[in-house]
Amino acid sequence: MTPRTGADELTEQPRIPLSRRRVLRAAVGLADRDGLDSLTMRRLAQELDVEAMSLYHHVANKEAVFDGIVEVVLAEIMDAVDGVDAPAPEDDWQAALRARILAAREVLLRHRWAPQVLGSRPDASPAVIAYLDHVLAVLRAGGFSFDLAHRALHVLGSRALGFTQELFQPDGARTADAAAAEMMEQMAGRFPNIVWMLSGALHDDQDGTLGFCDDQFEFEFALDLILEGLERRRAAG
Amino acid sequence: MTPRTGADELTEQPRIPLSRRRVLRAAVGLADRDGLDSLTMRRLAQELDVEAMSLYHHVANKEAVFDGIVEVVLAEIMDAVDGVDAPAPEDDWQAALRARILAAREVLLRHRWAPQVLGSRPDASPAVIAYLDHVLAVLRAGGFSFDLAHRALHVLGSRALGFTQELFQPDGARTADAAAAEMMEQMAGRFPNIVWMLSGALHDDQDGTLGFCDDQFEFEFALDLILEGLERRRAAG
DNA sequence: ACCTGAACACCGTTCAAGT
DNA sequence: ACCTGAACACCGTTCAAGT
Repeated sequence: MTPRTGADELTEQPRIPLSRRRVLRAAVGLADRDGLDSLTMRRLAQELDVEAMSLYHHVANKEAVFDGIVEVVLAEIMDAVDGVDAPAPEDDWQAALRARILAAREVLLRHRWAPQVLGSRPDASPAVIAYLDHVLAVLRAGGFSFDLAHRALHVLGSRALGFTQELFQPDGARTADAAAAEMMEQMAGRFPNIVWMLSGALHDDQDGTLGFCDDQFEFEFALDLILEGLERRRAAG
Repeated sequence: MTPRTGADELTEQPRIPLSRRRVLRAAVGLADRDGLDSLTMRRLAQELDVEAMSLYHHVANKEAVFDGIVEVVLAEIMDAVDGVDAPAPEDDWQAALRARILAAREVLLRHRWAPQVLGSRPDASPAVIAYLDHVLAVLRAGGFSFDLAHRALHVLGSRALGFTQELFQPDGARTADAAAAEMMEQMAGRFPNIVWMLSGALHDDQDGTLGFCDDQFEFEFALDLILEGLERRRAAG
């Protein structure tokens, strides 16, 4: 993409010096493109046209790289959330929070590895704290007590950032269709209730796409259910 | 614990032969005791008094070990759930499901690494499918349509098995107290809403233990909120 | 059939040396 | 100050060889 030979070569331009910022941006790019397992110190260095050991002048170790890329993603989320178009929290905290969470979700969908890395951090990063502070501001403006606001954060859990932990993650290769069909075949006798549920989905299917597990739909359904439950408890005082 | 020298030695007793079962039980034990990062093929072999390469006669590779220990934990959960004391699903699906999920949670609390491994499996294991089938049976008996039952599984997500993805996991070493105190100090100005929330918790604190983030309490609060929301949608038809 | 030793291709990281 | 090469202590895994 960016050929290193050409007219510029004549000027004997020195390489852009490495920096923490460059290292982290390359790490995010590598994880986006090739997945988290491909993010090794050696491959990261290769990405930057440098030896692996040079990285250690800008990040303490690999854990610091993970901390760093979480920071980068959270910064993107904060940007997205700041620019969101939604009612003022004082007027409609549910709509305000809903819009913010869905904006955060859009960012995370661009960095599929982020949930896993986030979950593996033992300590709360300042960036996460800052985001939670932002969420709390909405709840507070909406009239939550500190108790209920605290519990709301726990109820939302990772959903506050726009993702949820599913019990398994059907990947792109095997679609929900294939998984469903396979189950129907193999497990008809063993898992009668799964079959019941899937047969319902097949029956409802209008356009032949087996619109099963529309992640966005499921996410919003769950989010709305939770926001509604929180509002009921808020209103009950 | 089981000394290999002694009277028995004279009988020249042959070692218990390796088996998939023994390998997986040792893997669970190792992960329980030393954490998931300590679960390497070489250390696992050491645990079994065997060379690392011998393991490959009983498991295909390390991924298969992860799949296997998930199976083991799910089997424990199925046992716990089967023995649960709760109303019949036909009479009170909420109480029936609540009791089962809390039983599953107790098992997971003995295997702290399980959520992480579960989340990393790309395909649904038969054991997870079997558990979900069990959950669906309860919902079905409770009068759910297949649509709503399907959505209920998504809303519950990992909570169906008794765990939730938090945005960070304060470890045992640094207690919630310490983390809270630290925040109050360092971040008073930057995160006003966090401070607001924490000051509330401090104020409410009666017995001086700063009863903040009681995981069990938070879990049940969230679970009840969700079950209630699902019941409302079920009743609405 | 079941286990092993040596080897291979990778890791993250340290350290002394280069410019 | 910043980068590097060689080295160390680990990984998962293969393969030919042992019993």
